[in-house]
Amino acid sequence: MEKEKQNMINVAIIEDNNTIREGLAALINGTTGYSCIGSYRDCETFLSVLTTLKVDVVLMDIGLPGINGIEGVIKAKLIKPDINILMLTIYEESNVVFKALCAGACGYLVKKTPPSKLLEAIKDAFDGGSPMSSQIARQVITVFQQNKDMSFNSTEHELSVREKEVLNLLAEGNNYQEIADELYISVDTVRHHIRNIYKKLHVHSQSEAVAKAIRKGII
Amino acid sequence: MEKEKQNMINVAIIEDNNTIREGLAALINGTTGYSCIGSYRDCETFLSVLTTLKVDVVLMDIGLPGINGIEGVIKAKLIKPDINILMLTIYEESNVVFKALCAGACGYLVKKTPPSKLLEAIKDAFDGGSPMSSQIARQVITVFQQNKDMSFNSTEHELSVREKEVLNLLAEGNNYQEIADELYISVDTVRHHIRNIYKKLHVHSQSEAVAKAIRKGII
DNA sequence: AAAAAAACAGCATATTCAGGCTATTGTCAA
DNA sequence: TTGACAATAGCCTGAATATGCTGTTTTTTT
Repeated sequence: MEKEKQNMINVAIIEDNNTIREGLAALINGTTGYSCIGSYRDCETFLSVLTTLKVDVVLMDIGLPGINGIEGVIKAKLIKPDINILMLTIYEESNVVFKALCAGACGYLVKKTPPSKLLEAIKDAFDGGSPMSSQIARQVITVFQQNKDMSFNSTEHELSVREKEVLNLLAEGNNYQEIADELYISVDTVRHHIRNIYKKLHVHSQSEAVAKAIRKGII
Repeated sequence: MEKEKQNMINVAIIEDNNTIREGLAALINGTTGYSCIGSYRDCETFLSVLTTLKVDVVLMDIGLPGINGIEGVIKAKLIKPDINILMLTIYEESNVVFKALCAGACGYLVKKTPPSKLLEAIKDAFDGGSPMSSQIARQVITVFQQNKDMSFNSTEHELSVREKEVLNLLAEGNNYQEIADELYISVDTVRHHIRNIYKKLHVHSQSEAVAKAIRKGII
């Protein structure tokens, strides 16, 4: 373990296999511009020191004893929401990939990734990228394509801030009166906003409005 | 233009700039294992011959005269749904990226991509991958993370087929009577299903039910 | 300073909904 | 063959919604 350094990418490793962990640490410390400031054999230890850790990128194994990698991501994100975590695994199993990405991981690497690519991926993550193999990217894209229904083709994202607030409260199950109370406005104003939402989205009921808004990513 | 070849990746190019188009064609034809079987300066020409084209991967410029690249993807996908299309652009503009991916493109490259990476990306696409820079991947992942709300964690997909039908019709803006007519059942039965949906999803309004169902991926 | 857009407010009314209760089929597993 | 469950159907009532119209105040843009 070393102190964090300026002008370097500070990396932490969580990996239970000693050989792999030490190999990664050696690779990172042996490369100019990279510094391994911590390596842990389980999530518990890592999470307990995370608050005081000045880390840029975390390499996290998925198959860990105790708290597994995916739970680890969730907990780490709660402590430091902007942390960049790259998942390390042996297999590119789609279900696990999605879980990890939904949990908040920013990238996904297989362990057989060659050292040069690994270092590149760490830098990518540090620079705000999401390094992953194109195979994994395709899986993500596929789900992506299925989920969004032409969101970006529609030119009508033009709900005002207030209208979105109203729509969100509606989607949460509030009625007009409850929305009015929440926003400190009258029921009639809520009615007014909903009328405008209907016009803009070309719908005629709450359900249709909520469905369209969610599918378009408006709320 | 050449004939399609066995044991080769057959590539088509749609790009209006002569220099770039010819450069790409030369690169592809000059590389073992790759063959450029068509290059077009606009989508119209490409689309008119697509049915008879034996093509593995298409490189499509986004900024084209006439039918632009994104519309081109949509039309091409209608003709050949399984076609692999890589978008080519100058800038990684997030809005355009999403439009292209939603339209059905499988990858996204910037024009300044070095030849070796470009050839690698074509092979990736051919092998079922989605080549893209890690910067673009991050943008996709971000939307992905925002959209799914723990879809993969929820175990409660327990709506019956009929209930899902009702919920879908609700999300499309139908009222009880219209749903009844659509499903050839009485309004009271629709009411009954909706009651059960509310119970199962722990909600108390159409909007809340629709919102929850969509976010959980039930409908 | 004038025009445009967004947010606010009100009222009236026909339609629709939520949730209370009951009851008949058909199917599948215990 | 009893029990559990899904799907069907019915009725009632107070509450909520959709949509028609007319306004004012604030903020932003021109």
